[in-house]
Amino acid sequence: MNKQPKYRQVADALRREIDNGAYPPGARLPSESELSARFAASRNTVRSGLNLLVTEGLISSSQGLGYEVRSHEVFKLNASRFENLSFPQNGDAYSTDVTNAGRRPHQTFRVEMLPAPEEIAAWLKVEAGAKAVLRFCHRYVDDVPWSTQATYYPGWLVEQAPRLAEPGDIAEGTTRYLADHGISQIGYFDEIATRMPTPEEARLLEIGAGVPVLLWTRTGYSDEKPIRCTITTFRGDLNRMNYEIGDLAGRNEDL
Amino acid sequence: MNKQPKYRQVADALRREIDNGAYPPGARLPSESELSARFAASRNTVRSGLNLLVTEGLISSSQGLGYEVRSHEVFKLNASRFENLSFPQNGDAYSTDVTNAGRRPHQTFRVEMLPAPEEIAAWLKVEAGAKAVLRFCHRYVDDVPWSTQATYYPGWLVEQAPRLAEPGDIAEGTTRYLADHGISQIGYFDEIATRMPTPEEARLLEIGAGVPVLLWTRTGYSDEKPIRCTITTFRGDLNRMNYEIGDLAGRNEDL
DNA sequence: TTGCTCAACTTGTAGGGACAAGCTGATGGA
DNA sequence: TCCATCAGCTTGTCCCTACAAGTTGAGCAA
Repeated sequence: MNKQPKYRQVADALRREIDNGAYPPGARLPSESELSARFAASRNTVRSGLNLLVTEGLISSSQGLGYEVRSHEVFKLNASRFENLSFPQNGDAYSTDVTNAGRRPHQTFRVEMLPAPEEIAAWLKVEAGAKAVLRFCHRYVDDVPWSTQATYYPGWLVEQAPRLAEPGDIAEGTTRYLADHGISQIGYFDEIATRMPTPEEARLLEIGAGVPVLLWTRTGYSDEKPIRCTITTFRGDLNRMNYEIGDLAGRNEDL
Repeated sequence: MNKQPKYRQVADALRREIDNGAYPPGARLPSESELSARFAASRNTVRSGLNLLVTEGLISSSQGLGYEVRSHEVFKLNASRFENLSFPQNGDAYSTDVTNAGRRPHQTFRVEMLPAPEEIAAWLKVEAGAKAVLRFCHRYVDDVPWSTQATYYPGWLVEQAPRLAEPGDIAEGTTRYLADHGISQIGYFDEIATRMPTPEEARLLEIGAGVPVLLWTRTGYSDEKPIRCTITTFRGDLNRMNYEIGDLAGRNEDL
């Protein structure tokens, strides 16, 4: 007998077969009862093994349908160029980027005024609980949930740029709107983290077990101080972030 | 009766109690049999609920000990400054960074010559399977596994910088060594991705279920072409990446 | 053809039991 | 005092059963 527990043997065998292409992305695995017969194990044991692969993000299951091998088509976001500092574009950067990639963007939108949560306050360098404006949106690519984005603006900024606190989109793009009101961003500070989604996030992004989220926190600075903090929550399986540092001058056009 | 299945109710109740501090990081949860009594559910049902929290990365379990609330003390790595392009430092950037953070670095090391895997070849812009040098290391912080790092150098570079292919550390740091041999890096292209660890990665980094890895692929360019590609695999729960874009001039010293 | 129902599949949920294996503290004996 | 042993706790593995719930396609009726 092997030393590995039986449910791990099941998972390892299936993982190997997925890796070497016996079950390509999109393919359906044999049913639990078939696997149960093949491995001479109870249905529960097979389920434990399959569950391992689900939490590894390799397969997903749905009631009535069976287990399916996950496929990934990743979207690469060039964070260095995402918002051009020198020439703020018209429209928002996300729609532009997605359209340029030949895919269809769609977003829903919400504006709130609320006290700044502790973490946000730290980024914006204001008191925790100070007044802040939250502009929140859900973003889809080809109708697949892609990311949620929450941008916080410090309360003092609203006096200079009142439309921030008004509901509804800012057609020319907030970066451009701010620039037109004398508030230009001269730099960003980005932080990237990953973790498993909360149930709320899993619901919004329609991800099951085994898919982590990628958290992108971008704090924009004007000449003097932070003027906004954007937290974007991506599906980790569909998104990658790119940064260029130093003088690359288009050496990566093909990527 | 609630519409939520019982094992989810168990998970939700415990998650709430963890979130509001009833079980602080490091605390032990009641045993399965206690929870089983409290929720009037079988041990199997309680285990399903606990397993959800494990895959969310909220708690971890060990045989004989029970379930423990995970704690996170994150290490932030400033990728924009990690390797200074203008003034290559002595020694490797990792040891310097960790020591500066008041923590103790430790690493093991390995050098290999091998055909470049497909993905690496694409980054290095060489033929897939072309000769490449792999310098691989495991890194620890305060004896906790922190990351694994694989750096690939294209074969043609070894003629100019033969020590790359020799086993053993390069004391002055490879960036400095390359610079001293007329190969200076003028820029980087970074890609950041996340996913669940393979069983191999989970073993090396000593992470259990519910902790994603953060993959950092950095391709370094000399004047002409890519000269190295470094893939770093971090524990996602302990690491964050920072980037500075534009003119921030030390506005984030405190972070 | 079209549309409905239903049987036969799938996984999901919930319970039961049994024993293995890891950890800890109490209880000894040396 | 020190150390080995062991009882009694913990979770890990594996089996069984039963029924609920989602999906699909065959087949019948209009």
